[in-house]
Amino acid sequence: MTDGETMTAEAGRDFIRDVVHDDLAAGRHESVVTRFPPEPNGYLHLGHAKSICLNFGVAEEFGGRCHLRFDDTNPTREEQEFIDAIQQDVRWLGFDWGEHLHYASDYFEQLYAWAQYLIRAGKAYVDDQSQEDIRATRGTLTEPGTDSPFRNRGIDENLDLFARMRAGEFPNGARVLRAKIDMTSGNINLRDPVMYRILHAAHPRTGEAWCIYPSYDFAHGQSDAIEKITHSICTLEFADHRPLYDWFIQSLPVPSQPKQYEFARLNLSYTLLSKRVLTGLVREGHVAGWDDPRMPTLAGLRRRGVPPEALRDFVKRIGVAKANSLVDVAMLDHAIREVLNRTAQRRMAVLRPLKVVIENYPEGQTEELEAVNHPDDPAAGTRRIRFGREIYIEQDDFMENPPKKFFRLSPGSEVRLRYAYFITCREVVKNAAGEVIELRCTYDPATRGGNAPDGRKVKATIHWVSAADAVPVELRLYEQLFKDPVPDPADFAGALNPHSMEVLSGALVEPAVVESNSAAPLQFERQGYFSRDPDSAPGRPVFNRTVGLRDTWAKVKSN
RNA sequence: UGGGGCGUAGCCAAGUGGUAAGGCAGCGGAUUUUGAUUCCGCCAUUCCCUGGUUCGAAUCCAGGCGCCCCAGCCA
Repeated sequence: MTDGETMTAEAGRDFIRDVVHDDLAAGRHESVVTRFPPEPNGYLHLGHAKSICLNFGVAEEFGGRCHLRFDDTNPTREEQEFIDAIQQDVRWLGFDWGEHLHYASDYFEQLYAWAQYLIRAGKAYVDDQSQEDIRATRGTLTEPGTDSPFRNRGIDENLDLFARMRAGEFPNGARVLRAKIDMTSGNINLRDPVMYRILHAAHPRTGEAWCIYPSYDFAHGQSDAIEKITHSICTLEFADHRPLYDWFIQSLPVPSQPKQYEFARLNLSYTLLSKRVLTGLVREGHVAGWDDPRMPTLAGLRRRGVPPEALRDFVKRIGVAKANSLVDVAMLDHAIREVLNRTAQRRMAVLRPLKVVIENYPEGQTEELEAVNHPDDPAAGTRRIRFGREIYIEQDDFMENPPKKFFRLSPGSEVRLRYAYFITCREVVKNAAGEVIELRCTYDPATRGGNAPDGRKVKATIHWVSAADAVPVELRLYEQLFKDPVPDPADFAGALNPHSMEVLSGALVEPAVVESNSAAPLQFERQGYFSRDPDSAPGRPVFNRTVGLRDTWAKVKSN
């Protein structure tokens, strides 16, 4: 997006873009610079997708740039695996940070110097109180806090103590560096917030170089300033931190003056987008890993076959605002289905095979029929599929005693086998238990390709697979992980409560057969959109279902 | 009388003094070699409530009500 008109047209889609547009128009910034700042303590999920699309999207639309910055200020929870996975997921989503891959840990030395600057300015002090005492003197939501007895310690003593903290003289928790602001503030973040704490822990990037680490509040805004971020976009719960963010920026000789803006985080029905909970699911083995297809992580969605384009479209659809909201998963499904419907090639598959013998089709004979790969896209080409005397159809496509509106196969009825012939059910074969195990049918040779020369119509077209050529596969129909529309994270305090989850380990439907095991994503007609699971063995392909077709004929069954 | 944020349809969400966009879901109907897709139509006399200002209010003012976030040496 380079010309001003387009830029103006794009602007105004949400309040963040309005702000950026106005700032640029008023000349407050030459260009916009945003950042996506994940802490590498887990995998990215749908909530992050919203933030990524916002930050990178705004930069793209207004001709600016967006940095990827790891907020790695707490070594006790961060891992290299997450740093790698996050980069992979952001790229997969379709965004590029170019040269701007940064880490808050890159700025540790500068942050330390700025902490000393605040001490010299009389705006920070080392507090010897225990964690409990600090909590006790912070006050409550309705009562002011009280000053620490160490609050008015001399500058030299503070400088010395802070240097010794860095030198490793004290154990974890012995002392902290605090900003000297206002213990009576109505905003708890301003009651002398902790700037540095002692943490004798190895950091994935700085190793053992440090044993004191800056808090989020002391690191984030200054990192933004160092990177010349113009618009620091975060979620609503940080709104209370903005006065502190501004306080540091104004109190320090930082190279730029970033501003923070907040938007509401994403909530999705039947889905928990909480890193803490997702981490628990992985750690406690309720799922196979961060990329389990049931996980709302980008890695899980990718493995399920969700195209990144669908996620970007989803984010565009839900908008950006400040009201707490709960987006219906139907919205996500719609976005996915839309892309898949447009792009996925079609193949026929049978989940619960019912054998059909076409009695008047010569034994031993086969023929090839032509099938289109995509009904609306001729460029997708065609393929040859083999037809023979024995085929499989879906068990659900036959009913011995059909209700009123059932159009598919039943005794005496005629249907079209897609791309093949009209067939009529002549006989139902049952086993000793009375279950239908085979259908004897006849076909009309004149209807090759699916059209009757005499113009007679048929009310349904069903799919089928040649028994001789069927490729056995596993079609995994994953259900949603949570059965409650709004799962309560409280159920996951400590140990996870399995009663809040559908304990579906990937319901396997066997023996499923398809006409081909081509690469995914594919739409298996009548069965939904499936994608080839990257983990599946060559001999027995596994397909994960992404989004089901709307089960419209289910109504017929229940009525 | 702690601070901050937010209330527009079942769910998202535009709108910022001129008479309620759009999408999802739902419901009708047409087309259909996927009961899919596609296509057409319907779906807020009213914007949390109550007053006020105004020719005119979802938008401005006053007062209520409701929901969310904050008392980590997490981010």
